[in-house]
Parts: sequence; C-alpha cells; structure tokens
Amino acid sequence: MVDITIKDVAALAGVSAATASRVLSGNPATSPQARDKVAAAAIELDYRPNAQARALRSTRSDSIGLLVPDVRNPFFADLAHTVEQAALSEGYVTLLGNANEQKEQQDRYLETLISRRVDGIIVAPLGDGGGSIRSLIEREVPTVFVDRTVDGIDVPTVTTDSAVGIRQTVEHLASLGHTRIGYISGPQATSTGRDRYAAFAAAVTDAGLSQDLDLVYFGDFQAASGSAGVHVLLELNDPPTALLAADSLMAVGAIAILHKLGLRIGTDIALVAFDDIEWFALLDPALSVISHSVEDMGRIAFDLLLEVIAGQTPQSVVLPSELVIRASSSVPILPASSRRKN
Amino acid sequence: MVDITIKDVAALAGVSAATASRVLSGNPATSPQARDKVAAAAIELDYRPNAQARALRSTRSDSIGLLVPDVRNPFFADLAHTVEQAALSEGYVTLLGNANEQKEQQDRYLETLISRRVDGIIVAPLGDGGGSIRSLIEREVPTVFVDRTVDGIDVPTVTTDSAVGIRQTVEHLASLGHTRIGYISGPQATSTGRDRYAAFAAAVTDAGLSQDLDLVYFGDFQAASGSAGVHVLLELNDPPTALLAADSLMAVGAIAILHKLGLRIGTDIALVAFDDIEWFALLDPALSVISHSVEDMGRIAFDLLLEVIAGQTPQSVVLPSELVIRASSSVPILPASSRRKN
DNA sequence: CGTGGTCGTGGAATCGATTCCATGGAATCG
DNA sequence: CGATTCCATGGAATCGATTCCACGACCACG
Repeated sequence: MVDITIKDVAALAGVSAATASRVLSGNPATSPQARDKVAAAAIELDYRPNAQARALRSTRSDSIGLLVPDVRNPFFADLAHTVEQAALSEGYVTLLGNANEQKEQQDRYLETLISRRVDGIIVAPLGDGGGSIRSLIEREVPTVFVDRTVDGIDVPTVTTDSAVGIRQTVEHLASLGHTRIGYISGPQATSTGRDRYAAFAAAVTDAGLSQDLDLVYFGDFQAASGSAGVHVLLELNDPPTALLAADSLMAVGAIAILHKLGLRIGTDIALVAFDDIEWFALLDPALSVISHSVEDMGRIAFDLLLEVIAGQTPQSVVLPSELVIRASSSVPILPASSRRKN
Repeated sequence: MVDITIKDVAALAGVSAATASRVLSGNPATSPQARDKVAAAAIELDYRPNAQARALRSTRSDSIGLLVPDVRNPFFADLAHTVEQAALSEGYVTLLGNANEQKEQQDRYLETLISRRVDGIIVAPLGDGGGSIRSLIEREVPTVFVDRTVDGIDVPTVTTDSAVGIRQTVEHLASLGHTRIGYISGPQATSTGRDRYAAFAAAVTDAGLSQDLDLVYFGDFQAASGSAGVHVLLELNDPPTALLAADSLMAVGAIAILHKLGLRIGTDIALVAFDDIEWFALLDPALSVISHSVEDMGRIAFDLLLEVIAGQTPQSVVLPSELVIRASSSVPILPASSRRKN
C-alpha cells in the first residue's frame, strides 16, 4: 500500500503540514494562495487523509455503528438501508454488523465498535442488559435502540406499538369466525418477542377466543422455527384455523411447510405475518400483514442518535402498526366438516 | 465518553506503558508478575484498546471492507452474511457498505474505506474502471472482486459461469415448445449484465429459436425494471411465451405485474429467474431458477482476499451455475389459440 | 572475581493528522 | 509615524498504542 501523507502534500505545495491541514479541513484562516497550492497538490498526489490519525486527534470518527440481529431478514436489510442513507446524507459512514441472533456475536461486534471509537451506535439488541450492552452505557457511548428494548437499560429507543396491529388482527380473524388462532411467537429473550406475545394474549382474551396455551409456539425469529411451529400446532387434537407469525422469516417457514402439507393458505387456513415485506404481496394468495414503517424507524433512529451525540437526551419514539388485509385472511372460516384433512 | 487508556492500566499496575502494551499484545518478553498485574488492572478498569491508535502505529486494522450494490437484494444480503462469518472466524471485522447500484455512492464508500485503511476490500463493482476503482489499484489496496468484474482491472475475482445455467434454461424452454423467449436483461454497464446477455443470445441462436431483438429488455437489476420489462415484452405483436429474468429483484417485479395482469405463471407464461432465493420456492407455482452458490462465492472471496493481503496473487475462481426446474416452467406450451388474452 | 550474555523494563521515538501558541508582516488607527 | 490589531503561518505538542533502544539486574562461565 502506497501511502501519501499530509506532509507529502505540504512539501509539494511548499507550506507546512499545519497549513495543509487547515486548508484541507476548511479552516478559514488560510490565504487564497495557500488554498490553491494545497488543493492542487492534494489532487496531484491523489491524497486521502488517514481516517485513523484524524480520529485519534479529533476524537470523532464520522462513523456510526449499526448492529442488527440478522441482515438476511428483509426487515433489517431495509432498516440498514434507510439508516445508511440517512447517515450518509449527514456525512457519517455506517459500519454494519450482524449479530446472527446470537448474544455472543453481538458482544463481539459491540466490543469492536467501542474499540473503533465510533461516534455512536444504533442497535437492535438481544438478550438482557448484561455483557457489552452494559459496557456501552457505562462508557457513555451514544446509543440508540431500534425495534427492541432491553429491561433496565435506559437509552432512547424507536419501537413499534405492536399491540394495535395485533389487536386488529385478532379482531379481524374473530370476525371471520376463527375461534382458535395459533401464534408463532418470537423468543421471550427479546422485547419484541415478549411484547407481541403479551399483546396477542390480551387481544385473544378480550375477543373471547380460546386462550389454550397449546396454541402458542415459541420460535426464534428464524425461518426454520416457523416451519416447526406449524408442525406442532397442526398436530394438536383441535388445531387452529388461523395462524399469526411474529416476524417475516417465521412466516416464510410457515408458508413453506403449509405448501408441503398441501394446505391452501387463505382457504384451508388463514395466515397473517408481522412485518410487511414486498415479497408478501406477490404470494398467491397475497399475505395479510401487520405493517409498520421501516423507513420511519431507520430515519428517526438516526435522528435520535444525532441528538444523543450532541449531548441531548431525546424522548423515545413509538411508531404505529396496522393490519393490512389481503387474500390470505379474507375468506370466512369453513365449517370444520367441509375442511380438507391433511 | 469515558476513555481509559493504556496509561491508566499501566499506572494501576505500577508498570510503564511499554510493559503494559507488551503484556496486552502477548509479547513474550514480560515477567509473570507484570503479566498478572497488568491483566488484573485491565479487567479492573474494563480497558478497551483504542483501535485507531493501534492501527495508526501498526498499520493493520483487522478490518475489511465489503461493498455490495444493494443490501436489499437477497443475493447480496446472503453474500454479506457469508463473507462476514468467514471474516469473523479469522478475526476480521467487516465494514459493510451499500452502493445502491450507483457509481457515485460506490466511489464515496471506496474513498471512505481507503481512508480508514482497511486491510482489504471485497467489492461487487459497477461501472467502468474509472474513479475510485482505479485508485484502489494504484494504491495497491488488497482487493478482490465478487460476482462482477471490471474491464481492464486485473484483480482476483470470484464469478459465476452464467453461461451453463442460461444454456440449460434455453434448451429446457425450447424442449417445452417455446420458440420466443423474452429476456429481461441486467444493465450492460455491469459485467454480469453483459455476460448473461451474451450467453442468452448465443444459446438462443444455437437452439434455433427466435433471435428477435425486441425480445430483449434492458433493465437495471431492480424490481421496477422487471415490471417495466414485462410490460414492454407483452405489448409486442408476437409476444414471448416464456421469460427469463437476469436477477431476483427483476423477477420479483415481473411476478408482481404478471399477477396484476391476471396471467398465470407456469400456465399462461413460463418464467425463470437467475439467482436462487429461498422465497422463490415458496411461490405458487414455485419458480424455476438458475442457481449458484452464494456461500461458496462469499467464502472463496474472503479466502482470496487473505491471500492478497499476504502478498500473493491467487488465481481467479469461476463457480458453476445450473438450472433448477420447478413449476413455473414445467408445463409444455399451449397452442396460441387456447391461451388467454390479457 | 571479572566479563559476557540473557532478560525484563522504562524512556523516547513513531505513526498521521489536528490544534495550540508564538511569530512576523501587513493593515489600521490615533 | 508609532502603536495596535489582525491574520496567515510554522513549530511543537498532542491523541493512544507500539516498538526501538539502552540500561540495569541477574546468572553463568572461565
């Protein structure tokens, strides 16, 4: 690697390194001549400042960290995209990390981000408030949580009020005649897993539907557990006639297994998924979803982070969710006798 | 931000910064007593080395850059995931950037990665060899291209031999009776766009099918252009009876518009997509695809990068592709007279 | 008992950029 | 015209960690 330093630029321009630095960082205390010479020299040499050295001295790195639980989850891919675009427009680079829904990898990435002295971190956290999450707070690294929260850790967050969408969904399914709704839950180690489960339980109770605990399967937000959940729920003596999956990947797993079992979604069994993904509208039948805005979530998270970096303590934001009804949950339930058996 | 430096650790341990540094970086020239005291002090203070300062002095940053054209494209999300896992297992952190299929943003990210002095860069490049791509080479930054190449830039690459899968697809469609295959191409500014188009043209010629130029639509690898392509191709006086989309996002766009037009995929029109995405198997009918291994591509790209960083010049690798036949292209073509009109 | 060698250690230089401080020349004012 | 302010500039300190170099302590050998 051929490295060109500010001294090379200064030498070619015939000024000192100090002056070169001033010109290159837009310090007004420079003469037009110096400005021209340094600018020309920098272009001539194709000079790129060493971000390491700059950050070392000025204690800012113009970079933020974004830690998501799974890049392959379209929701988080979209989130990464919007955060990155928002950050870029403010001159920040986003270092994206992937925790793979594993606390261990999350900790490893947080360590790295801390030691790289990023200016701030946006994280969709998992696990409890232990490990590196705690370090983050103790070291006063500007931090914002997205999508999920952590008990006992008080940082600004951007979350979705899942309860509204889930209540709408349960009421919608109840109005179609469903009395037994199967719920494929997220892990209780995540706040979204817990919140959505609580919202589901409350909505089911209020709607006067079956509160049979067997109707809940606890997955891990990954596709395979969606398949497993469907398997378990359909094995019940009195299986559900409708399913609600707590995230898109588990919904994908559920769809795959329902296809394999020969069950027609929307006719034999209703299905609704949390998270609105472009692909869901393309399925046949199109999937009903509980929708919330990733764009808003990403942009607001970054805005909050900027405020935290500036030393303020902004209020947390809760975004709405709402049911979008499509073909996968629009047909009234058939009498049990006329339903196909698998 | 509360920062604890190596001096704090050294002071608490009662040794000099030099000794503390030696202990912490595993230098053998240290006494057991010093080792114990420094280790205890580091834990006591929850010390994290400043990666900036370390990288500044030692000229390695233990990080690599990965630049993809679009994180929201499942193929690249998967690629990011595999590269990241491979890198992590070797102690490297991956800084992921998103070019958004725009040369300008690609250049901006490359600038940033260069100035952060990453140890190496894996990039799925776009555009010609100008701009920052050229700087990369001139500065001898260890670089590996994945998925795509750039004319005139000679760095190790990992690509897919699209020709085999495309030839299989054309032959397969021909055997079902299709004579007019519509092709939704990627942009000719990318090597994959050009290669796949050339492969398609050659295969069509060899199979003795229509070489009508109107049957080719040039898209941009994004969903909207898939929809536009279908629109244009179906407007032809003699429209195609089968479609091949050059990537998954354009296939998604194509599927969306075909649904809207009321055309049944697999029956009214055959459809095959390049890139095997989990979701494609879930569609009804399941989508035939040209499959190639992202896992191999990501892992090999990282292996090559390690070799380049070590000063070697490894051979480029070309991975195979193959047709996977599913329901979207398995029914022989119906006589034109019996087909539905849109 | 003196010399040579090993070994752990601390001081100081270093990486590249930024920034404080002092300097000298030009400009402005009384 | 002398005194004061202003401003561009270069020298030097600085950020935090690594590493070269030299020093002193200790052991061993002749």
